[in-house]
Order: sequence, then C-alpha cells, then structure tokens
Amino acid sequence: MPSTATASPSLARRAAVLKALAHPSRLLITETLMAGEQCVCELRELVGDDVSTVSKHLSVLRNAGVLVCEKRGLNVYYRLSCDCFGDFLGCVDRVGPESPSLQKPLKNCC
Amino acid sequence: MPSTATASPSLARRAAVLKALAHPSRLLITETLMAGEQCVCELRELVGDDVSTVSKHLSVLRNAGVLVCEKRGLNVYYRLSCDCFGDFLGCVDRVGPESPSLQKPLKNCC
DNA sequence: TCATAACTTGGCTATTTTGCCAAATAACCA
DNA sequence: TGGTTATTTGGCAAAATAGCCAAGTTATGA
Repeated sequence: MPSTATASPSLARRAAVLKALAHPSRLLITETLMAGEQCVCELRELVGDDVSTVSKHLSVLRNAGVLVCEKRGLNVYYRLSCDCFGDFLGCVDRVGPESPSLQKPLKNCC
Repeated sequence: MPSTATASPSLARRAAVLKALAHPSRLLITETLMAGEQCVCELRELVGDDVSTVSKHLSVLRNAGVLVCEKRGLNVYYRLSCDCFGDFLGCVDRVGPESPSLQKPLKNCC
C-alpha cells in the first residue's frame, strides 16, 4: 500500500499512539493512571477481564510509549510516561456524536 | 465481554473517537483539514489510495464525529467538527517511542 | 434525456485484533 | 528446596478492519 499516509513514519508513529489508546479498557487504564501508578492486579480488578488480557493491554500501551512500568517485589507498577494526557483526552469528550453512526451536525462543540 | 471498560458507553464513545483517528491516512486527513475544508477528490490525491478507500475513511471519521461534510454541486467538502484537534494531537508527538516495540525509559517528554 | 463527473456503497479476501486458557517466568517465603 | 503469588507469553478461534473492484447514486450540463 504505497499511499502517502502509510509511507510516512511520523504519521505511523502518531497513529500507533492513538491506536494504543483506542480501546475502552486501555482508555480506562490510561485515565485511571492519571491519578497515579497502580500494579497489574489493581488494574485487573478495575478492568474486569482476565489477567492475561489486561497484561496484553498493558504491553500495547507500553510499546506505544504511553506507559512505563517498574517491578517492585512481586508486583509490576504501571504509570503514565507523560502528564499531558489529561488535556489530550479532554478534547475527545467534546467530539463524539450524540448517537453513534448517525451523522448530525454537531452542536456545543468547543 | 462484561468487563468494566466495555460496559461503559462513555468510554466506548471516547475510544471510538480515538480509533477513528488511529490510522495513518485518517490522521493525515484530519491534520490536513486543520488548515480548512477540502473536497473528497483533493483528499484522495493527498492520501493516494483508491477513492472508495478514502471515502470509507471519511465515513469512519464522520461517524465518530470528527468530521462534518457538506455537498456543494458535485463535490462533497469535509471539515473538522472541532477546532481543538491541534492541541489534542500536539501531545501525541511527545509520547511515541524512539524505536517502536522497544521499551526504553522516555526522555524529553512533557 | 443522456452522458459524465464526484462520491458512496456492496462485496470480497487478506490481515489484524481480541480475549480466553494453559503454560512459562520471576520473586518471595517457609 | 519447594510452594505460592504476580505477571507475562504462546497459541488459538472469533471478530473487526483495510483496501480493492464493481456497481449504485446524485448533480451537472449538453
């Protein structure tokens, strides 16, 4: 696919960060970590999926550079690599459509 | 999947916006439209894929609430629904890993 | 009315992503 | 050393996504 877009490493990298965040569980994890680090078992309880599933979500976020982790004893603690996610995600709320899949003119946006 | 995350409509909606942006071509389109509206044929040339592919990308962005469109004559013009994407995407640049899939401690972030 | 241009939609295959279970690894404690 | 807890990894089947071609739709203009 030699499209302009897929050929650009810069675009691909940015898209990869967004893709990492673009999952309900991973978004929940990311938003939760804005309040401070948590270990995998805490995040597992938060998300409610199997530990292996949560662990894979975490590795997606880690590989994208969104999270960093640190092992202390038996636990692995994850935290945001960056403080800017708050502002970052603030905009997203103002964007979504009232009713998904239905295109109507947006009101009250920005 | 009754996980906490997927059960929340709010999270799902936000994740959907991010998912819409999480593709190189769609990100390119979105960033380009920050400078002003463009019609499909202009965007097609920008992206370099088949028109049908570009059209589907546009409908993804439209359904997510990122873009709105307007038909004038034969052309359909797309523009951002929201001005905040600039700040929004600014953070993404500060996040990505130097070398994808390799976890190293991030420096120079925020 | 007919032809043409601009888009969108249907349909298809290839690829990627999800999320579970089971097994492997790592650190701790008795 | 052996057992237990915390986490990651391998592997698989189901689901979603990407992108092409072909066909349909809408507007324009001869």
